[in-house]
Amino acid sequence: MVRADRPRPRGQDKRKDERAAPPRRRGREEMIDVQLLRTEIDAVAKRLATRGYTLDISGFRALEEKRREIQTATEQLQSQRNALAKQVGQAKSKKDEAQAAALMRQGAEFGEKLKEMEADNAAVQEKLREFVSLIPNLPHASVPVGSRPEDAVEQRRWGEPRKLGFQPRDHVDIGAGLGGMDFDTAAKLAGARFVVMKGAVARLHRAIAQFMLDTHTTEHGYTEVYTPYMVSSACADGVTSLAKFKGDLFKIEDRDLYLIPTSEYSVTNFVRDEIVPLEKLPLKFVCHSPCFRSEAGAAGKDTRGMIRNHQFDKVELVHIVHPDKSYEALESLTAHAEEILKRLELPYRVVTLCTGDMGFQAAKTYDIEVWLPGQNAYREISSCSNCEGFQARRMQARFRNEKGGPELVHTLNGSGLAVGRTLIAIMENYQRADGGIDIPAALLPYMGPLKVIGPAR
RNA sequence: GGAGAGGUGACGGAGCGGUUGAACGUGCCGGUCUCGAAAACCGGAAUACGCGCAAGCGUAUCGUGGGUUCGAAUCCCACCCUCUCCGCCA
Repeated sequence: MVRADRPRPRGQDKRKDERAAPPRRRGREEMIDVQLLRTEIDAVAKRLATRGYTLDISGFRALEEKRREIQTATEQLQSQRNALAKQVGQAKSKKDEAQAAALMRQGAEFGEKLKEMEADNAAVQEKLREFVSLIPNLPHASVPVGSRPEDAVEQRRWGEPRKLGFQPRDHVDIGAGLGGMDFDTAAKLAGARFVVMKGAVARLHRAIAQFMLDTHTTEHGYTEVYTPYMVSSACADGVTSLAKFKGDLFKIEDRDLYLIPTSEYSVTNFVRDEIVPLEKLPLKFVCHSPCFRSEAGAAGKDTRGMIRNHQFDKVELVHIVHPDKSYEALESLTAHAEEILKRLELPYRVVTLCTGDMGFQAAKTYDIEVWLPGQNAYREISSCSNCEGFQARRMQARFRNEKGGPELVHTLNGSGLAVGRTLIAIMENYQRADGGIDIPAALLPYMGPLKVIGPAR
């Protein structure tokens, strides 16, 4: 995937050795950068409009003008104060107490006024920061423009839905028949949208995660990581807008902690406030974790079974890469996720999400959809996104570039894959007429003696 | 949970409340020397933001947030984190 216009490295712009090239413009289209808003707000607004976001241009301009005013004035005053304080020091070191006293009296007059201005300044800066932090990422030029999920563009299909020769059941019926999935007990424990798995089904669930981890670590070059299942608000705001999405998260009472809705939240933040040495890139992590989502806006949607639960397991892939390499990385990350489905021999298709359907932080997203006979449809099982420098800017995640200057990394993440949905896909695609399920060949090494999971009697 | 110690730049480690963005060392980059290298010597090098066409100037940053002061890495308060000891516990 080649970018229409490549992002220009930022951060080393003040270097003296910059050739006689025309005055550099800041980073082009890679992220919501205040600089970009200042210099090219109309173009930015236009791009954001394609994803259904209306940028308040005049609001920004007003805020920005106010900021400029207050910041300049404040810094001037600070500068005066500093100069005066320095003079006091000089006078004192010369033992000129009278002079020092006079200067100190002068300085005392700054006190209140400066304090006020600094407060005003902080307030404006915060307002501006908040404004900017609510703006979603700019879509990449290759992303199809559209507003509805159906505007996604199919890239490819793999595999043929197998002919079962009988009316397929969905995973809920199959699971109940096997005595391996128990939604009633789950409801007793925690309410709706949870599951209890038992016996061979629970084992199959575990096997799936193991298989994915093994494949990604030994064949795709990922480092396995285990992380906290809760992160601070700062980390949550690093990967997305916490202000916008906190309703989708479970918060720990009385603590500044949120249950992770995906380990993207914990893993991507490994590099927050870091400057990664160039030679360490790319970083590729794989993390198996539970994911917790409140599904606040999903009332009535996918209520049956474990398609959309408050808690599910996922094997997540995260790349931290050089900006020049992030679109290559997106292809490879997506291919790694696809490889799992191929080995499990589950039919799927890959679509490019349209501008209006992408997540807040994504510049480009491929969804992988697996075939579910019980629903007679392709359903999302993985979502692979390049966030470019968007999260990196929020996290202050940088690397030291070829010129020795710090520059934002690009971050990517994708499910490789959602474990619960993979289980569903296996159950529905490998179901037998007798109500049992065959175990995919790739998983046999993880299932002990089992080759089939048979119906309970 | 109780008692104590501590958080300074890539790292180690100084820092009487006053030209300290921060000594010194290591590492790093450039140079001298060398056939090369090592050693030695000389020099350079933080990050973010603002103003400026630019040269440059300014502001902020010594765990975080407040406070005292003309002036805070240095003093006070709160919080966070790390380490040691004790207790408790999967």
